Amino acid sequence: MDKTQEEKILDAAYHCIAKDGYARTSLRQIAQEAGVAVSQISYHYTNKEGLLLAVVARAAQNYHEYMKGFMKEGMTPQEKGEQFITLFQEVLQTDPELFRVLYDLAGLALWSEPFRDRVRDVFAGITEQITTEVFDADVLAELGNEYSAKTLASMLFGGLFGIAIQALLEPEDVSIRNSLSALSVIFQK
Amino acid sequence: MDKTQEEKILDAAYHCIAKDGYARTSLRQIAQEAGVAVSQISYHYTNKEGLLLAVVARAAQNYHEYMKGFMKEGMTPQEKGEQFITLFQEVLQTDPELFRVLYDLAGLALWSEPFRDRVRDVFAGITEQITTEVFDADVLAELGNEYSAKTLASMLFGGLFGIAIQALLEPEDVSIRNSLSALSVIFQK
DNA sequence: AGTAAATTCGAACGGTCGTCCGATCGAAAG
DNA sequence: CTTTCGATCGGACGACCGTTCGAATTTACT
Repeated sequence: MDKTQEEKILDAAYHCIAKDGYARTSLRQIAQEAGVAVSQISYHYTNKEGLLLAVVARAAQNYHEYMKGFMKEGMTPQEKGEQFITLFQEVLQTDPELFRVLYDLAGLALWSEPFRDRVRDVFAGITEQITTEVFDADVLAELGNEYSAKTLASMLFGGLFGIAIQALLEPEDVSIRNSLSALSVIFQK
Repeated sequence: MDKTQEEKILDAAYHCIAKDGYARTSLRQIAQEAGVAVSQISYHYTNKEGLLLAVVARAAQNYHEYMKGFMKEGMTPQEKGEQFITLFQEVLQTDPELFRVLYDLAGLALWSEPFRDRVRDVFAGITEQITTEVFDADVLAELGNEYSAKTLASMLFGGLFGIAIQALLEPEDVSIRNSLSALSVIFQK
């Protein structure tokens, strides 16, 4: 337990948001969870917005670490695509908190300018990774060159995202979870 | 202007949420927008939660009226599928507020039990309509009977939903808007 | 050891929130 | 005309919010 207070606060903030959502999380909650005085948050992160922007960065980092562990060298683009879908399935079961935070922050971005930019970056990073690693020239040719790599990447990520929220709302419904696998029809035309 | 106060309050609530999001909308805002005393909200809707549940019903109703106007008699299932995608494109351009409300309420459902049930109903209603009208036996056979109608419906709706949020965050990006059209590959295998 | 800077704390502030309550209004019923 | 009752209002209440500030403590450097 040699975590600095700054880290303890960030961890607590992430955890509280995952549990209750951004709108229902107060600085006092975060401080208590971190075992720290409320004023420490302002000291280290200026204000609530500053802390939450740091949480966005943390969520993005968590996601990218999942990604690193999943994508192996030497996979074909199509295998990477399948793997991408599998990753979402895994995360949805083992760490649904991550997706909740992602959804919550994306929602926040709809209304708040400073968050919009950050969340955009996160989303852009994800789709760009799909664009370059999954939809290379060969795959695009197989699909008839009808759509650009970026378009297909947005479709894949959007599909994953949209199905994931349905799955969170209906955890018992297997046909929704199957939809995730079904998404692979995109590159099996 | 013969609207009853109850209607005025509901209209104002819907409008405020579409503008600022649920979390940033206060009863005083709604009351002012409706030209009504704050206490009237409790009188007609018991409390804030009661009012917001009514807003969910209103949003669902708005959506279904869009739907009624779009789906014509005598369309083939595949045409209905395409039409469904077109509807989302239209709404995203002409009435993005509706989608914002949908996203916001779905997010609320992640954290609040009473909302979860209502939002589930709305989502279930949408996917069920797709299930029965778009993915009939013929279409399923064309696609090789690999997935159930319900699975494919969740995928279509999820794809639309996930792409729509990206489009709202990146209004200038044409490749995202193209992703909506690209979704039709689902039933063009 | 002594001092200056960086941390940490608890208390307080002004503001906003959802809710509640008594008073008033207006129309229908006796 | 009086009574009754639902509708409407403005104000007040307690709780909680994010932020600020001065004092206490710890750390780092000479």
